Amino acid sequence: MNIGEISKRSGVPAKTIRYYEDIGLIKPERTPNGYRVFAEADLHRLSFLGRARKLGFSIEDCRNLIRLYEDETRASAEVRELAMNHLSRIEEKIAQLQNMRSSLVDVISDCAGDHRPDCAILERLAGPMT
Amino acid sequence: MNIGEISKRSGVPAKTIRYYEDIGLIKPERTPNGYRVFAEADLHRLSFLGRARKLGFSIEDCRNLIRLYEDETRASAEVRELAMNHLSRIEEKIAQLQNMRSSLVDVISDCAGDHRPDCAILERLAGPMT
DNA sequence: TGCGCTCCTTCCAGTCACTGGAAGGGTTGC
DNA sequence: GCAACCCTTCCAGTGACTGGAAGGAGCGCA
Repeated sequence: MNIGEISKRSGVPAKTIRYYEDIGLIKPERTPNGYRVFAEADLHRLSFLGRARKLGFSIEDCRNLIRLYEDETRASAEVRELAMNHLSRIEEKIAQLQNMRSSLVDVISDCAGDHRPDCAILERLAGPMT
Repeated sequence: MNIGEISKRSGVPAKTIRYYEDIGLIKPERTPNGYRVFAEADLHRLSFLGRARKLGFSIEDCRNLIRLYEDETRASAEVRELAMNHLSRIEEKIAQLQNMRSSLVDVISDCAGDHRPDCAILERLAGPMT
């Protein structure tokens, strides 16, 4: 199967697949004319990658996840720890964004939002923050 | 005041200030020896930028906010709209992250996390997602 | 006057995970 | 024989910095 087909079947864009080859995440064969040839195992791998990326795992995490997936002697604790670390990073981000959100809501609620130039948002940005 | 001092007083790193000059957000004077010289107005501007960035506004947003701030004839509605757009982008991000979070929590809860190799996390990544 | 210390300058490269586009060659079907 | 579509590589850009190298400027002290 060549790149167009595996892209369709895995849902991973061809550009991204080439990039993944570049950084060593997949290693397709080549035909004599230089086209990449993918096996079923590559499809499986790409789908795995796609799902991990959708869960927000970094490329480095994905590399480790694949390594663990292919290591028959792995301890599930190691996978779990990786996932837990990722989870806490996500929770941190959520908390940051929620802080931003509440400051924003706060600031916006003070602004009339009409044709006049007085604007509490700009004043809050200009002056000291609460 | 030179870059070290304004950096300390505004809380914006010197590197970042140089970058802001590069992209035209501030335009300090220069002494004959090439050192940047900042006025009180620059300090004000940098503090404004720092606060806007802390609220997650993009550089492009910041550019617009400053333009509006300095435009005496602005309508506060325009500022409000900019802020509201930013707010909805943030809320979208929060929602995305919360989706990730719940999928992750879900996946993690199925994994024993012990010395054995069976791992529900890897299985979920390998197989079809729920 | 020389020395060390800190501050300043510019420029280049790297981050992260792609994505867009150009230029060119291969394959397929009519 | 040619159009339509697939594939290739390579380069550049994204956002907002950040790190580091190489070198000049200023200042206090012996």
